[in-house]
Amino acid sequence: MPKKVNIKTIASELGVSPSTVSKALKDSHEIGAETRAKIQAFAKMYNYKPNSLALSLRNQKTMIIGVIIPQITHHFFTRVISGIEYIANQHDYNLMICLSKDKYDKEIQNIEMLTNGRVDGLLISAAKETLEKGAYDHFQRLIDEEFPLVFFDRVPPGLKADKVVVDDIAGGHMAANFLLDKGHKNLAILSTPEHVTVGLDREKGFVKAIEEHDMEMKPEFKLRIDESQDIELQINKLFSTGNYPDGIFAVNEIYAAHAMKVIQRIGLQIPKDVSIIGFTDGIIPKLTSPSMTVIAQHGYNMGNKAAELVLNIIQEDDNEEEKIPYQTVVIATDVVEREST
Amino acid sequence: MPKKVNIKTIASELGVSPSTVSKALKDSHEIGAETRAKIQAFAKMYNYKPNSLALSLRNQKTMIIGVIIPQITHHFFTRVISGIEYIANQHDYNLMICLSKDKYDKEIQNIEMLTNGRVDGLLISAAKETLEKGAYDHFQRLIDEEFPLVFFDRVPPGLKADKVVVDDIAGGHMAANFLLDKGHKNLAILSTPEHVTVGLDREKGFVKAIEEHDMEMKPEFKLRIDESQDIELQINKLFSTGNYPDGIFAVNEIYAAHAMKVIQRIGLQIPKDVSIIGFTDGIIPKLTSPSMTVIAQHGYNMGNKAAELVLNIIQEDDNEEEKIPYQTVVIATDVVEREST
DNA sequence: ATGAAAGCGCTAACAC
DNA sequence: GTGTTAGCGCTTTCAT
Repeated sequence: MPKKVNIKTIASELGVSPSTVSKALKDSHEIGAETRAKIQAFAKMYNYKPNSLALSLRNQKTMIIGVIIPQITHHFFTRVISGIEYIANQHDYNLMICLSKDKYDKEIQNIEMLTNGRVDGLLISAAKETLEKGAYDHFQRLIDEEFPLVFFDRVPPGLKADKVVVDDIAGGHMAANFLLDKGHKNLAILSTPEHVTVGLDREKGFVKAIEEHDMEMKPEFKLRIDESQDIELQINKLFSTGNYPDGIFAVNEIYAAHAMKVIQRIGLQIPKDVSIIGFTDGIIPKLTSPSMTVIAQHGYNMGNKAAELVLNIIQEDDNEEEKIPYQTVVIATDVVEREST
Repeated sequence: MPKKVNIKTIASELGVSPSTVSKALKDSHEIGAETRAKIQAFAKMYNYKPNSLALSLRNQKTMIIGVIIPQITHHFFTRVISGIEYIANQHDYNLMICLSKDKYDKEIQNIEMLTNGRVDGLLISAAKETLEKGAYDHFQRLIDEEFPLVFFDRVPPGLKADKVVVDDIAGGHMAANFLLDKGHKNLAILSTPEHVTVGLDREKGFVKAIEEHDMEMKPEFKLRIDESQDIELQINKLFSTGNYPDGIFAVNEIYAAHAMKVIQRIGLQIPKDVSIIGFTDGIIPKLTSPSMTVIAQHGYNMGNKAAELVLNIIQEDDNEEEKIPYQTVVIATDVVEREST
């Protein structure tokens, strides 16, 4: 790269001192109009850009928010990121996004690297592996340090911290009620392995609603999908006997879409024979045929809230205001009815 | 936040000098074993982490690669990012991802903010608006500065720079040949507005292959989708007369999925009456029923290549090696056959 | 074996 | 109106 101009080079080129240049570039009235114009012209000509690293070091402020998510290929998280970005940009903040790939070690590594002065605050959605292990020391350390931190979506249970969550239990509850109200009596759920709390909560709410109707779900209709195996084969089991469910709730859009494929392959009609409802914020539900009824997650809102929260915390720190106690923001879900029910 | 420990505080706590601490923390043999141990123990106890900002400033190296993409909700770009991340991490690099939201101004803003010393190199996929305008001054400026820079996927035509592209023409060509080989004679294409070069190239290749077979495509079968309007309504036109296409190529997975919906709603069978082939790297093709045959884009590979390229350039700069002339890496596409053809 | 000093790029308090 | 200085946190010669 050719030499980059900085304040010092400008200063020596123009025979003034660095501080004069610095002030002139900020249009300070301390500097004479002439010198100011000269310096600004020179700076523009040589495409001078202040070094953000130096600025951040000086101001003890990076104007960057770190975000750690498990997977970027999950559409939900990209919605959240868009939501975070929107709020952050409004406050002149930028994002530094890191992927934990659902690995504990990678998550720790990301945290280390982001909290070494690179960012002013951190938004974290925990890695699957971390939640399985229940190992939250790395989080607790940040909390002890009072590092501005907000968890979202995949939140470690039991940690005293700021959080933004989807009301997964209410969402599952809503899904069951919706199907029951449609007159379905034989409900099934496609859920996730036990340690993934979001799936589990959706399952909890679903089961609770059924019980509230004094009904029950057949044990074999509660399917916890193992993603390391063929998903459609597992779903097939629901239809291995004549007595198959007439309403299925899938805790995400992938399972729901696979269920639709299985059902159609068997020759059954959606929603005539079986209704399907998913849980998601993605584009897939609009693209399936028939289009899919879902419990909407509103990831974008979640991103908004999480960003607002962390920015508040950062600002408190700046102004040495009194610390607001930890809060948990709950993002409401709602039903988006389409053709699959 | 409570006081953060830094080298200076450690030094004064332990009654040694900052430079001693610095060396001890790097296990330098200049420092006596005893002092070394003492300092390291203290650092660990107080969870000392070196400030990356200061390090970057000192070393003139941030170990960060900037990435500017138009949209994070496009699955293709998330695949590319995963690919970039993988290579970057192998070289101890991290990413700073920015979204241009397909806006020219936002893109400029992102570039400004990333090239102010925050990153060692930059990977850019151009915003739609930038390509429409054909305004590439902001790119040219970076090239003139010899800032380590690689364009990927949406590459500004005519710019002398390093690039990684999908062979869109070959992909379109492949799609047509595939359909023709299956015996289809009446082909249609769902394409994008003119300024989106990737769509246009796919269209070019598609048309060329048809011509090579001494056939031609009906003008009304070349549909350029306007995304501000209802997509399915536009696709419907293909089926407004009895003479509808028997093979459809969609330049992305969204159009393809919508086409499938339209066809099934009309009551036609896929692939019996109409075959569909998409162009994508996403998850959707596996979830549609029937599953979708596609030309695979290999976004992950593209990310790998782009990261490798920019890291090479950074390294050259470091070692003041001779500059390798600009290169263009082409990522091959291939057909993934599923049930829609 | 340890420390002092300079400097990465920038700014702000304080001279002059 | 302009310049000097010190310092953000760190490293690395070069003393001692």
